[in-house]
Amino acid sequence: MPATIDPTAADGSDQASSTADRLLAGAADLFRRKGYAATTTRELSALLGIQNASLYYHMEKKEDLLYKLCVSTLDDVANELRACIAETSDPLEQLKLIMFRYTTVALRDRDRHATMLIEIRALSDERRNKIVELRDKNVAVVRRTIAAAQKAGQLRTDIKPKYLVLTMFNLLNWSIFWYRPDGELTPETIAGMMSSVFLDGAAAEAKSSGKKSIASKTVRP
Amino acid sequence: MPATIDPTAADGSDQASSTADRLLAGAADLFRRKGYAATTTRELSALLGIQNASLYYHMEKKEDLLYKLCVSTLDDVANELRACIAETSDPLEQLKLIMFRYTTVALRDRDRHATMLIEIRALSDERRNKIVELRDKNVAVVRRTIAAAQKAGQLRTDIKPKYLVLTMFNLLNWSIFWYRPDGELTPETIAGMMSSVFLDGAAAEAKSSGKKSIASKTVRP
DNA sequence: GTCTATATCGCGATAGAC
DNA sequence: GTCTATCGCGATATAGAC
Repeated sequence: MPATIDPTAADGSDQASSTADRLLAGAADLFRRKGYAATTTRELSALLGIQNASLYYHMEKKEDLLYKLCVSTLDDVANELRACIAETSDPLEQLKLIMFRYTTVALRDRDRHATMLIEIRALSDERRNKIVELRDKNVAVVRRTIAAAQKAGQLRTDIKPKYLVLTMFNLLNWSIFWYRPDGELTPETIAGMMSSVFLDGAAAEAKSSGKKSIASKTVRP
Repeated sequence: MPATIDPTAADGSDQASSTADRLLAGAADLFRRKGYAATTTRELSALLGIQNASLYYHMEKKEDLLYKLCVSTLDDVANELRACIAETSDPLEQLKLIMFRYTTVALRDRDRHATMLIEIRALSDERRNKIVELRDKNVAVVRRTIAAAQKAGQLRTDIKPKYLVLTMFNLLNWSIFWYRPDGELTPETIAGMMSSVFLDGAAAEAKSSGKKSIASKTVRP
């Protein structure tokens, strides 16, 4: 682990990222590892290799960093969802895309996603409400896709979309907290596994069942 | 919400719980709602209706509370798992019991379980290692049950037990963070839903499949 | 845009009476 | 076992030079 955040852009280009960008990336890193409240602005400035006071040129207060991280993360998810739905008109295919891309994106960017998921409580009432609203909008998009897939006879209908969407996010979100980039599971493998279990379940195939071949064909787009 | 913790025992008896017990319950409550680092000992003493200094008769430091909470929670889980496995010799039935009881117990006691799950990082290295060890032991028990169910032809074998157990806990654990006791879903309903999706999946039944009737019979023991 | 220096506050924890 | 009183530190944030 480097003592300071590498100023080189993550996309491999040699263009150095701005201090503002490095600040957000460093904050996400520390907030995920130590938690928002336990992370000090001193640690953050040390990670960036600047003085503590210099942080306050880029922000008004520590909470601003958390808020910005949450907003940008949820915006990214919203865009990802839009792209998935635009890609095909088949609801089940949309849902498979959503599960795959949401998982891989969230695992690749786990600092921001993990922080957004559990540090919402640290925000002021007003800001927290805004974030919850953004999050709920994203969930609603997936819920509607699930409802459409039910109507098309592609998903079981004994569980309401409202609850099926919770089940799906259970499966995807907790991965963000145990995933390790240096572990043996890649984001793609995890995404495929969760999608497969969500659609087909973990029980052994009944002899004459054609279910698995129907549901699992394109879990990995 | 009461301003102070009710000194009456939770089991309905009129026996007042000890200050030590109320301290742990209050700590779990605040730690889940605000996070460990963001919870002050002053808030805690106010919740109990005693002076801040009085806390230190019952503990050496704040971290002791977190550690005790984690240990007791994981011990409870270990006992629950043992009971589930003792109840039947059929691996799939054991697994269904485990999913049902783990979920209902964790949701009923979400203060302690949620705290244990995400505040482990706040512990000292030594204590954190101990907690992780306890947690891993519990996971290993479930992993072995899953392996046995695979051997018995009851669970799909294309995913290793090591990973199937992660999938199962994904499904169960994230519920702890969105469950609300005053919501419309009961712990039992959530447990049943998660068990059903874990075993059978969310995809619509293929016409001739007998899978669901095999796997779902006793999801709610 | 970053620096040195510092204000101000609230935190965890302790001392010692009762 | 709980109290009053307080210590000492480290936290966020600010002032003003460069």
